[in-house]
Amino acid sequence: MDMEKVIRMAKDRKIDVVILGLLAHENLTGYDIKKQIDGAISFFWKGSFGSIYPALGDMEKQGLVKRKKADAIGGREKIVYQITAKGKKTLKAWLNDEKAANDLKYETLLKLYFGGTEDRGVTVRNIEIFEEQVRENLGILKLYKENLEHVLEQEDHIHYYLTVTFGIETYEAYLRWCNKAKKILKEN
Amino acid sequence: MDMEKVIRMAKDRKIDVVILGLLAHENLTGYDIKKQIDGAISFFWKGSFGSIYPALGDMEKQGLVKRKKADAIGGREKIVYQITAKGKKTLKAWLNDEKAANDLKYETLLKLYFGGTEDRGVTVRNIEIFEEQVRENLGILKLYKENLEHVLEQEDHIHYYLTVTFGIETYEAYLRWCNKAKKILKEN
DNA sequence: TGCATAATATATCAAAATGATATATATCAA
DNA sequence: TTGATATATATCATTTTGATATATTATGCA
Repeated sequence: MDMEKVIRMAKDRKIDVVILGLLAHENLTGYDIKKQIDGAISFFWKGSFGSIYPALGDMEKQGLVKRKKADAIGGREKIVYQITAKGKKTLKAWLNDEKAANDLKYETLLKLYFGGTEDRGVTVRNIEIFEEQVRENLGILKLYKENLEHVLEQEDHIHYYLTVTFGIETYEAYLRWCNKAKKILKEN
Repeated sequence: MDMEKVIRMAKDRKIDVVILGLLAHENLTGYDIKKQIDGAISFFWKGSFGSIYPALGDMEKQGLVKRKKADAIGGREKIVYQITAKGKKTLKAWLNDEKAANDLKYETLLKLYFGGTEDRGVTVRNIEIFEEQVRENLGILKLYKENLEHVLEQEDHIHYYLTVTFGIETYEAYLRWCNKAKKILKEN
């Protein structure tokens, strides 16, 4: 025990599985990965360049991803990554692991909870701001849903479709609550 | 510009306002603050000792909080913090700031989105695990709501009550989605 | 009465994530 | 041709997490 090097535990870095999940579908650069995260995924996950690039470097060393040969002729640097067999195994293990952390941080609710010291109008305003954000996002999700319903017969799209309906269902619940909350605050 | 020291910008540390919000109501130790965060607040915010204690130290230096004189006779160390006038001003400024970041990270949805490579049963199982968590939390929130309805006439409780109804509304939406999603996955 | 276990209480650390910034090239419209 | 925007990688300070260390006090139970 004392003379042996301690085997490094598997990182509990969530960005790794996000990257692996995306690369399982197609080869991507770090920049592409960021764009994907900021797209359809952004409704239930976030990720920044500051986590993506270091993760790609580490994962390459660990053999979870590898660089595709650059096919740009003399052009500027552009590193396209590809998932390896080991990477696929890691992704599979995560999907089959029953642990799943759903971490929700609603600054809006924090302001509501602590809003007792302020004027009632401040609280109502904060709810209205939230309502605007939700309405905007709901519109986008409904467009996604419409487009998806045309291609739903094709196997792969169901998983994407279900994350969209999750968003719609919860955002509509938010809006119902906003109305009730505003009413209670104004009446009381 | 070049000879002047740049004034340090206000920290964008969210734990600060959580602490101030709690201290605005009563004096607390770092440990008390953690207990409060793990209670009613836990449905929409998280916070660990590793952020609370350093924040309390910094905030004391900034004059946002101060130590109450220890009233324990010779006993063990126990630092009770109290909000200052400057702290109240900072809290007020935050409550009146329209910016509010609602950062949601659903690992469950991530697994759903990337679950296309796995067996359909794995995806259904992941939804069922989520469902169990939601059902449990919903039970707690409904108890909170019941208790609150008896004391709602008193001014202060409305803000707390509204965060509870927010939780109930969204958790019920989650459960409705779970049923739909499982149905679609089994039919298809 | 003694003893183990749980709760109280503060503090620190490595690892992870954020948000900003730096650097550089490529594209495109006015 | 020039200014703005998009593509692309990389790094940094700050914040947060989750774990661990260290003590003391309270409680159950045998």
